[in-house]
Amino acid sequence: MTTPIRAPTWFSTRRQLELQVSELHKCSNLSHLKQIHAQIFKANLHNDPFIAPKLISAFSLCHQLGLAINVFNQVRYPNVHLYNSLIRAHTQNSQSCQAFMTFLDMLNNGVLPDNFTYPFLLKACSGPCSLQLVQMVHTQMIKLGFFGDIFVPNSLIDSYCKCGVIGVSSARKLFMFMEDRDIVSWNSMISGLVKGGELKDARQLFDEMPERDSVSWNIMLDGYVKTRDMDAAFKLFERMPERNVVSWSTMVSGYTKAGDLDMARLLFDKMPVKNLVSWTIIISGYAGKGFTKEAISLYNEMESLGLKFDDGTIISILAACAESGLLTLGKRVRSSIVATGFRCSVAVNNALIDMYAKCGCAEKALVVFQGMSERDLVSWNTIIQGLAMHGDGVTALKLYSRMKQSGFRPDKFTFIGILCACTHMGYVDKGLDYFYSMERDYEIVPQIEHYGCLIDLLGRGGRLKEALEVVQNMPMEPNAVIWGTLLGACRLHYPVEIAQEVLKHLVKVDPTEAGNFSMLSNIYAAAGDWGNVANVRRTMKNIGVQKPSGASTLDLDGEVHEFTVFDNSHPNSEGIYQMIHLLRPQLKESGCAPRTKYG
DNA sequence: GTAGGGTTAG
Repeated sequence: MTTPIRAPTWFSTRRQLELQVSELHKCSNLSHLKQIHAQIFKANLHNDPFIAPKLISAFSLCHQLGLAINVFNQVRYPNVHLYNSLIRAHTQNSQSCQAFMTFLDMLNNGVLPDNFTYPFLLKACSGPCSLQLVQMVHTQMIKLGFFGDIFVPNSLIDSYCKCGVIGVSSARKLFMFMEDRDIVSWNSMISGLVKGGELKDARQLFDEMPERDSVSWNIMLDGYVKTRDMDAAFKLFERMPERNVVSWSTMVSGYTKAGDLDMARLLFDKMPVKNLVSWTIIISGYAGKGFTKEAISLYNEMESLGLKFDDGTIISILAACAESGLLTLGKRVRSSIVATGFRCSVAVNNALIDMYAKCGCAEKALVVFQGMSERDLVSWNTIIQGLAMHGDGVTALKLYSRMKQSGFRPDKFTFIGILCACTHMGYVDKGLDYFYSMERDYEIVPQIEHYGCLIDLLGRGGRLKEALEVVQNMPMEPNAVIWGTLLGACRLHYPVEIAQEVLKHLVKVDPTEAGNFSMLSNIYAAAGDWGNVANVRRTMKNIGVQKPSGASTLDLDGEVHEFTVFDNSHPNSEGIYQMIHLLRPQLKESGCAPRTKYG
C-alpha cells in the first residue's frame, strides 16, 4: 500500500483560495468575496500573479471597480495577466479611457501585450465617439509590430465598425490589407457595413466570400430586415443552404417590425425549432401593435411549455406593452414575475416603471420605483418622465432633487423629463432656468428634442413669439415635430399670423400629413382668403394626400376596441353613441368642449 | 461575427 503524497500546506491553501475565487465571481456575492480577499491577504498571496487577476475579475463582476484597482495596486511587479484583468475590469465598467490608460501604463512598464490584451481593450474602445481611442490602439499595435492571432485584427475591425461611418471606412482599409482572413474577418466586415447602412457593399462582399457559414447568411438577412426590405430578405432566406433558429427569428422579427403580423405568425408556426428569443419576438410583435389577445394567448402558451423567461423576454414584452398601452398583458407579465419569484434586475424594474407609466398607472410606477433596492440613472429618468407625462410635475421635480442628492448626475434624458414637467405645470421661467442649466452646469449641449421641449414650454405658456424666435434661432434645422409642437401651441392660443407661418413650413417638412393641409386651409377660410384655400386644396390634390381618419383604441379587460369618426362598426355601437350623448353635457360642464377651430 | 431588451420633444 502506498502512502498518499501530501501536498505542502501552502499549496492546499493556495489551491483552495484559487478555487474559491474562481467560484465566487459566478455568484457575485460581495461579502463572501471580501472574506476570501481577507484570507488571501492574511496568507500574503494578494500579490500572487495568478491569484490577483482572479480577484480583480471577481471584484469587477461585482461592480467593485475601486476594490479591483486596489488589488492591482498592491502587486509590485504586475505581469501581462494582471494588466489584462484590470483592462477587462475597466471595460466591464464602461471606463474606456481608463482601460486605455492602463494599456499605456503597461507599455511604459515594459510589459508587452498578448493575444488577450487587445480584444479586451478594443471592446472598451468601441462605443459611440470612441473612434480616437480605437485609432490610438491601432497606432500602438503598428508601433509594436504585434497583431497576434487572427482574432486581434478581427476585433480591430469589429471595434472600428462600431465607431460610425469613419470607423467603417477605416475597418475597410484594414480588411483590404489583411494578409490572412478567416470567415470571422469577412463576417465582421459585412456586419459593419450592414450596421453602417451600406447594404450594397455588404452584399458585394457577401457574394465575394470564399465560403459562408450560417452567421454570414444571417448577417446579410438582418441587413435586408433592418432596411425593411422584406422581399429581398425573403429571397435570400429561400436561397439559404440551411436555416437555423436565428435565421427564422430574424425573418419573424422583420415581419413584425414591418407590421405584417400574419406573415410573421405564418413563419413562426413553421419554425422547426423555437427558443426563448423566438417566442419573445412574436409576443412583443403582437403586443407592440396592440394585439392583446394574440399576445396573451402566446404568452400563456410559452409558459405552459415550461420555457423559463429571462430579462430579455420580460423587458421586450413590457416595452411592447408600453408602446401600445397594453396594461392587461403588462399585468399578466408582472403576475408571472411574482409567481415565479423572478429576481428583477434594475433593467426589468425600469421596464416595469415605464410600462405602468405609459399605460396610465403613474401611482403603480411610483410604487415599483420606491420598492427598488438598487436604482440607476435610467430608473430616475423613467420615473421623472412618467410622472411629468401624467401632470404630476411637482413630484417629478422633487424626485429630480432627490436624484441629485443621491449622487446621480443628470443627463440629456433627465432634462427632457424635467422640461416636460415644467410645461405641464406651467412653470415657464423655472423651465427656462433648467434649460440654461443644462449646458452651464452639466455640459450637456441641448439637442433638437430639448429645443422641442423648450418650444412646447413657451408655446403652451402663451409666449408664442418667443417660441417662434427659438425655432428661428436654434442651431439646427427645425423638423416636422418642432413645427408640430408650435402648431399645438397655436391651437391653444389662436395667433393667426404665427399659425399661418407654422403651417406653411409644416406642409413642406411633412407633406404626407394631411391634417396639416386641412388646418392651413381652415385658417385661410377663417380669414376669408378663398384664393389660398383653393391653392391648398389644389396642392393636396397634386401631391395626392388624403385625410386618413384618426382612431382611438381602448384596452378593456384584454380586448382592444378601435374607434374612428362616425364609426358604427362596433357590435355595441348604438349603446356607445347613446352614452356619448348622455355624457356630452357633463363633458361640456367640466371644460371638455370639442374644439373645431383650426381643424 | 448573427435574432428579442429599460429612459428622448408634438
